Amino acid sequence: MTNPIDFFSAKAALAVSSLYGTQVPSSMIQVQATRKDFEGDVTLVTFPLLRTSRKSPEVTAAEIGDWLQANVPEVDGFNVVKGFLNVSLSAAFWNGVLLQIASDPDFGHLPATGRTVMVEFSSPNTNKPLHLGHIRNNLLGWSVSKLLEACGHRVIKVNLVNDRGIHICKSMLAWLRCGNGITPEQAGVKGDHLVGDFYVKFNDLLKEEMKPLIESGMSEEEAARNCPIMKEAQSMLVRWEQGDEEVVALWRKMNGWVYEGFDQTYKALGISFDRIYYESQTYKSGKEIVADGLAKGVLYRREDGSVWCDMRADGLDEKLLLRSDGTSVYMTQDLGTARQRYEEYGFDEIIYVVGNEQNYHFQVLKLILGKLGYEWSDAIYHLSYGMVELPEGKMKSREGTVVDADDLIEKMYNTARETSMELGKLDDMPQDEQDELFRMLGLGALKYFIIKVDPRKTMLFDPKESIDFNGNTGPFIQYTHARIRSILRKADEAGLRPAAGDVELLPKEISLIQLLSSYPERVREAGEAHSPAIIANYAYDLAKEFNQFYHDTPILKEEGAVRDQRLLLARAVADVLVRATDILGIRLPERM
RNA sequence: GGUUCCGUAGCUCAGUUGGAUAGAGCAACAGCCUUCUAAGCUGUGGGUCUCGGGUUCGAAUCCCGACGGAAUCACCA
Repeated sequence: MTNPIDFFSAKAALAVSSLYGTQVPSSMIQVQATRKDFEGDVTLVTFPLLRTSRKSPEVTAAEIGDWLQANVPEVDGFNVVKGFLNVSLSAAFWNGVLLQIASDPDFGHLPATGRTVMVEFSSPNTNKPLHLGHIRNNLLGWSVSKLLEACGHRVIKVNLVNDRGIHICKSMLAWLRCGNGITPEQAGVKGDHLVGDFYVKFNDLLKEEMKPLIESGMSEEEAARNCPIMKEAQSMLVRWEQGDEEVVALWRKMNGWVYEGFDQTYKALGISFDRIYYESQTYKSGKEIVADGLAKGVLYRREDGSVWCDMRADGLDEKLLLRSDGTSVYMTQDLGTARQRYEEYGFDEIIYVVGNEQNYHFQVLKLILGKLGYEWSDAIYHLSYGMVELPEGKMKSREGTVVDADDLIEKMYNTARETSMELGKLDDMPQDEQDELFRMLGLGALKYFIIKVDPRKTMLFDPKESIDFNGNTGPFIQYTHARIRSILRKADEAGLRPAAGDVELLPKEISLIQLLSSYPERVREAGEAHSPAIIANYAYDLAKEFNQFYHDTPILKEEGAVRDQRLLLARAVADVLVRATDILGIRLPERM
């Protein structure tokens, strides 16, 4: 694969060694795409070479330029601005690059590495429906998985469902008290929403019971702890852990409702998993690891029987790993599941897609595993993403500001439909195809909006302003693709075929080819940075560049080899857009 | 208080290994549809890259220090 940057770097290195008689380290050959406001395609920065050339930046640049022009047939010309050598490459060269891109069925898919990467994401609680925060998590987890596949790794997507604990008991209890046996079908709502409603109901009941206690002088905390309903929830958890048939049956039933609801949401988002773990099956694990750590002297036991890890030497605090009653905590379980997963899959990397509120947790997890002698603790990577905030701050369920995932998806669908109806381009499209399209567009807008932002940063979502469909958006990219497909359809009907030719190229065509050629490198970068945002921004840049080209350059009205070449270019752009957006989980329509 | 992360246009965001005059979108204003889809294209205005030092040919980018914001430091998960 001829990458223009690599190609030029190699030639520049040749020029330097032949002009100045010494090999220079590759880090000194600094090559980049030429900035828009200058003439040329690729640029060599000469400053690092001055020590070797022992001449001024301008003279060095001119000498190298002369040498390249004389010795490299692909070099058409050059100019020197300050210490920057701007070189134009020949049309023949760019035609060749385009041909390579267009005829590579795996373009942008990096060679297999043989590495196995596990990605854990989603990991919901079963007492509430999914909200906007989960959407960011799910989209990130999915797109990072796709990204790493494109980087040549074997990827295993896993979900760890938090299906046990006091929270689910609260929903169960409220359902028993005021549910009258209602099911999701009877209520006409998704199962996860129904269970979530009873979780809210529990808190209402709790508040009522707390009122008299607080009035009698108890602190809020005390009151909450001493409410009959809270005690009942706690005893329910104990009965669950003892395997009480009645409680377990109810737990099964209500979690089943939740899973049906989650499955719908996952399906709507277009995501899936290779393996689902349940905390109910893993929460006791990790105890052997703790015992092992005690034996090795890495952990220690206090008088009350609780087990701790002292990390003060590492700048952290002490961490509890077993309660005084011998039960495990979150961390214990995560130690256990990590080891179980390593034994099952032997991953080279494990990526936890979890919010940045848990930075400390993963720092500790990695450190403890390292102390315990598991050399694969280095394989742990916490993909720590920022919260989604509203204009007034964090989403709060108590204030009812939580943006529900299903509602949002539905809203995006509606906006897509309204926009399409106003434009009225789809009158001849069958109803079911329209429906499919609106879903594609609404989701495209939502996904792009979320993924284009650097994962680490907290991002803002304003529910009052719906997500845009114009400008730097998913639908913009989808629209660009639809237009290209439309041209290609028309060409096909006319019996025309995209084909490479030996033709002159417009500056815009060269910059498009150059942008296309940089795609594999962007995939590699994005993979290393664990950042699908890089791919999202690339897709936008490419679409933007094509739209500018397309606006004032005729394709079908052109003739002969130039037309066929432009068709090839257009098709290559469409193909790369499909590849890039596939990583983001965004689908592109044939028309819109 | 300790640790981690963030601070770029009115708003939302790009700008990763230091490179030329810091870019998009939205919002505002002015244009472009008898011509391959106007969900598009073009133009105008908008910046002390939070502030102050340092490193060097060169800093939004690296280092130090302030200031501002977020998260976290539980026998919760």
